[in-house]
Amino acid sequence: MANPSRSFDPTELGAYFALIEVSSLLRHTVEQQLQEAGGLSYVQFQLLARLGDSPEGSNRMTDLADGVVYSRSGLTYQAQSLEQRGLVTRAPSPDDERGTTVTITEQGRDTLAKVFPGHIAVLDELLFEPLARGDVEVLADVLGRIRDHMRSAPPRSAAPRRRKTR
Amino acid sequence: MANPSRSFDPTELGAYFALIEVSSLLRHTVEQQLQEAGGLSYVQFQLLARLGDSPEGSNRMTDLADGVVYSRSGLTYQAQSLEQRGLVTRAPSPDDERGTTVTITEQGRDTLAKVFPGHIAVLDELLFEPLARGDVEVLADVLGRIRDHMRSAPPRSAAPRRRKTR
DNA sequence: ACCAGGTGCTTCGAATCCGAAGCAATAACG
DNA sequence: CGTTATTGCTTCGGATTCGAAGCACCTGGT
Repeated sequence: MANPSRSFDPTELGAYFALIEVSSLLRHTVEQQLQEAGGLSYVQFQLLARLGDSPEGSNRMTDLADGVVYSRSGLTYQAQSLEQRGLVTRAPSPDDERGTTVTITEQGRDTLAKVFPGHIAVLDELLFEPLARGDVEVLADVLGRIRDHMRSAPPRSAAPRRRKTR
Repeated sequence: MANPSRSFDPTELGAYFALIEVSSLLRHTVEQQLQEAGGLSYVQFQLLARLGDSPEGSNRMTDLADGVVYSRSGLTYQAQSLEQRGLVTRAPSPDDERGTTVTITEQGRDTLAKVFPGHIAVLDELLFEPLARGDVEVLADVLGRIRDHMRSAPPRSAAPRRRKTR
């Protein structure tokens, strides 16, 4: 448990604020690019990208939701939207009847390919432009460690997981 | 202009993905904490925090919106909500009749004080726990540079700013 | 002083988002 | 096997979000 009376020094505050600001600004710009390049929201792009990267081109709903940090109901909404546009297909999982397997289509891959160059360009200009090679490495290392820590840490509410008291 | 045929190496991808993931996960957890500690959304907290930090305890709508990277209409919505709860007041700016000046109230400061310790605790556990002192410094430096770069870069669409053609 | 254009904010409508509740399939346990 | 959680997903309702359009004020050029 963290020290309750702890406070932050300017460096810590700076790191925190910069993190939030950078991700917000980046997300905002990326969203615009994706929208005009292929009519995709950021989440939709993330979903397609994940599917495109996976060896099978498919994933379960839950894994997708966890992967992009999204609510399940939100994912259902987006998956329906993508399905209607023909970018993915959905089918019950073979091994588990309740699971839904989402698979990227050829058209989905095309869309991905269409928006990708612009996506990279935005990242390059906005994120990497002011960084030296070493900065990128450090960033990947430190942020990677934070991510691993967050992913492994119990979601807080899961810690006590109080047994049904009644 | 960035090289259009450029691609990313694993380190760059890692830095990018980790950035997005970390900010998403962090935001999610913080949101929960703020919600149960004081019924605040993350944006609302950011707004109060900004007002609380400003010397006057007040700000123009536009500056607030830009500060937290939010749409103007969205800010109007949130400002109304905060006003109804008595956490801020709104009044036309003295020097410019069209401007609206938002000011934090005593009650707003109280709410801020109420949620702050928990907020810090979350950051401490989730963000800073796995980092050495040097990591924090590097993070603040690198992310800070990125932020400055993003803030100074023209919003892309503002570049041509095509004159009303008709 | 006028007026054309710019700026600051709000309103409006439609899209998106989440949590709670519901439903169906699976697992766990005797 | 039967009964009781648990898990995976969707549906539902309500809150939040944004961009476009609208309104009022302000500014620069004449």
